[in-house]
Amino acid sequence: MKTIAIIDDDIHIGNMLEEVLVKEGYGVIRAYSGTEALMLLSNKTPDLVLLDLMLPGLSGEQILPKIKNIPVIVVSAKIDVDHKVDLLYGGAVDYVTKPFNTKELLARIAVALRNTTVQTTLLHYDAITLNTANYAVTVSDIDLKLTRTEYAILKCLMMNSTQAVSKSQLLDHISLDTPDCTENSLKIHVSNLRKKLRDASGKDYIEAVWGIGFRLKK
Amino acid sequence: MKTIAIIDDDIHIGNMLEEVLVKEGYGVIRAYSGTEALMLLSNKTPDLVLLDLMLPGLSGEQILPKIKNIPVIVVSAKIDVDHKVDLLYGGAVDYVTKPFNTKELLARIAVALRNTTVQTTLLHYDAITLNTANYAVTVSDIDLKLTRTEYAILKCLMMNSTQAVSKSQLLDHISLDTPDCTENSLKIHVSNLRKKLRDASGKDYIEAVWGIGFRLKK
DNA sequence: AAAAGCGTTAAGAATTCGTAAAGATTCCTT
DNA sequence: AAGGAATCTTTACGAATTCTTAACGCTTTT
Repeated sequence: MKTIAIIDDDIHIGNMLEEVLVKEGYGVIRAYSGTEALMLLSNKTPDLVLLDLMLPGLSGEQILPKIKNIPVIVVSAKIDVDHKVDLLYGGAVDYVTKPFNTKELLARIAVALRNTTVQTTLLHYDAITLNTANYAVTVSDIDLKLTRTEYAILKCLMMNSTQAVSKSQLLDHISLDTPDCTENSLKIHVSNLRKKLRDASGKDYIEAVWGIGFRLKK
Repeated sequence: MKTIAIIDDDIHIGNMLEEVLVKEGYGVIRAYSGTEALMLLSNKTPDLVLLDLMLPGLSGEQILPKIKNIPVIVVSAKIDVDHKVDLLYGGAVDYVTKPFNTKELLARIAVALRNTTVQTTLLHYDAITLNTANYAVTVSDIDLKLTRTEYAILKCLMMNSTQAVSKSQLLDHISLDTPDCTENSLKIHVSNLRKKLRDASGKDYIEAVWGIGFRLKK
């Protein structure tokens, strides 16, 4: 069963949302302030977050960048387009303005969840295993301790297995975590990742494709 | 570079969209009717489709289920919620109503493209195979190690197979990688590429067209 | 025959890559 | 609020690869 987090200080809207979602078959967890939301998300990992913007404590805008790897639909009364655009570029997958149509919100939730279920939870390449559910990476049964960025790079490479991944593609893919990452710092991350893989397996898994980017090699 | 297909019979909106998208750095391909759209998508595989609903020939609703593995954003003047919901459940990734705000549409396009991976496209010519996702080239099942520029030249020739490609065309095509490339250095790249192809296959694949440029030959 | 275009070789110039180390930033704990 | 740890970015430099320039012989056109 999919679980959805409702982060909204308005009790009435929250109750109404919960009722609708439960009726639709979702599990629901709730938070009523920004700080409570962060606390909730540090304990639970729902499949999707419905985020109101005007919250006591931390605002929705402040919370959004802290939510990693969970799709966030912003549900707000603010209709300013520039603001909306900022949030979409800032990581939100959708933006629904209040008052919203319930059917449409359900449809947009279904779309957002559709994209997550397509992603496989376990990726394999040679002796490398990457678990997207818990960020765990093992090489030859040895646990690897990777940073966020290294994890994102490896995941992107593994999703494209033997295909070359261009540097700009990699930068796009990890840009949510490290917005200032340049081609220059990318190669350092690759270098560090390479070293960790090599220390654990004895093999050099990452190959440079000159002028293009990187690729996993056998 | 990401390519976006605009499927809309309204010339003005289409032109406006194309201008905006090109300015944003996207490639654009277009179709003006439902039947034309299917034809276009059978040849080309863009990274995203902007789909209008009221089209001559096949309607957008009829086309949507035929589009596989490409995210579709419906752009329509229809504001009926039930209709919108149907399309979202029917595979659309988003639904934007006309008249739309350009910035918001661009943001929603960016969101839809955020999760896409590279798609493989294979070009064939005689015994040569070029994988555009991989940057890998094989001749008679022998892997070729090409430089960026050589790859770009071969790709340009293979995309135009039997046609002659002018030198200026080639220079334009590879100018992103090597901005200083002149006709003089182009012929060295062609020479090197020719040699690599010949060493692997025993055949000379590239033919000069006097005063014009180059062409693949059987 | 002269002029212009093509093909190849070789060498110096310019990029790109890999890594180390230091500075900057963020995150977490106290 | 302060300090420390982890992470990310910048800077730097040697090594590897690729690109451009220059030169010369050959081929085609005029």
